[in-house]
Amino acid sequence: MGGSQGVTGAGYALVDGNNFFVSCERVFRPSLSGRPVVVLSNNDGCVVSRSNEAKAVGIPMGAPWHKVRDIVERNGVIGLSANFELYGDMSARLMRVLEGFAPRSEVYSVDECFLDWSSLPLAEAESAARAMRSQVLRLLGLPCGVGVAPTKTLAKLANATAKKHPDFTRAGVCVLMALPGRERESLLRQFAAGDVWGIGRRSAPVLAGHGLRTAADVRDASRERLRALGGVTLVRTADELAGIDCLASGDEAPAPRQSVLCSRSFGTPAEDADTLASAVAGFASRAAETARAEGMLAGGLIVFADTNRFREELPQHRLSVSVAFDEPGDDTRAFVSAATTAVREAFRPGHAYRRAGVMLYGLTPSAGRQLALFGDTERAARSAALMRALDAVNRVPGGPGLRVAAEMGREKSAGRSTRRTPRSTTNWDEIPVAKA
DNA sequence: TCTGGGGTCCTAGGACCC
DNA sequence: TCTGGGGTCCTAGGACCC
Repeated sequence: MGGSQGVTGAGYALVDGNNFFVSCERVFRPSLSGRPVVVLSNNDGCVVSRSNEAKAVGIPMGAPWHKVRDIVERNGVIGLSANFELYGDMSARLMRVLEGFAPRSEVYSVDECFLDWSSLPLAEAESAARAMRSQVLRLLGLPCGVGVAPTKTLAKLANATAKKHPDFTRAGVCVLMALPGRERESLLRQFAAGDVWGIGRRSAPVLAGHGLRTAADVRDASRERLRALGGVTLVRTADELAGIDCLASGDEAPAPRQSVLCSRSFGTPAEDADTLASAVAGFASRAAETARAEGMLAGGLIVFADTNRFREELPQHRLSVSVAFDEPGDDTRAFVSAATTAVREAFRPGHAYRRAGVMLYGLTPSAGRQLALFGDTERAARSAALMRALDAVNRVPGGPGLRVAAEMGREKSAGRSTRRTPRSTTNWDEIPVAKA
């Protein structure tokens, strides 16, 4: 995408949904608007999305729900269990609308998308961004912010400015290069280094210790110094802040993913091998579905399980076993068998496991399937047919859902989700009803 | 009682080789 | 007492992102 000659056009537009999960909830429950609302992670564990009102009463991002009880009660904060099916569907709709505003787009996360505006004249960027923003609001009911700049890192900075800086929040748009030079410089001098995309909470204090406190400080620091402090990544970030496009995606297809991870924490800890194994069977099964849906074979898997590290008085164990397959595959039964066998062997009695997962690695496209020496073609064909049938059954919305037997009993470790809203856009039984 | 889930990339250090 | 040097590959762990 984009090209390094971003100087000719507007560059990149970064569109980002405001308080995305909360905004999705508000689309279907307008009564939530104007009120402090948060969305919780799986298991109703942490705060993962906050309305502006929730931010205003002091609920930190990522805060454990049980630790903000008093703020919640004092301010009537509404906590909702995550409804990822709804957010995923709204995200897909959002991306479809945004695609119409650029020759190329790159979905960066569930609520973010980079648009290639390198051929859009800078003078037209502001009005284009405003038009796009109101279109999204009109079609989907989702508010978003738009940052436009010559590099992705600067577009992120512009986007943050559009959302937070009082001069920009009304429009929700910030076109960095359309600002007078002095104003732009002042923005970069006010922008905390730790808020720059790519500079995290670990590095920010280190940089501050060396006098690098703002985006402008990092941009102007000597590259040798930055290299020593934060490696090539930090040098790249500084170059990006200076307007050098180092993160262009190019025209090639996006890199294929390298791993598939499926993990959860449990509502009730698993204290016996059977419970843990049935949960792990479920994760292996989900991971296999994802791999097949993307046409990938896995070369191996890692199964892991952890005790609750916050309970220091309890015995701790971080279980992790890697299993390499004889040949790359995508058969649910093979994954489940490998994962459950491994976890049973590594399980330590007397430990309460609170979270577990399965990660597939060594992914290769199934189109280039290679059988191991002495591989059994007939068996492979039967496996493929069975998996196709399994996926077909499980694709039926509201269908029975076909599971391998090893998953039996996994409800025992299911997470809590007591505040979930209806899956309004993806489930016939939960579709909103309008009354006239 | 109660602390998310799913990814990527980089680096340092060890193993191994000549 | 002395105990190469340079290259590659792999892995674990850290840092970052949303």
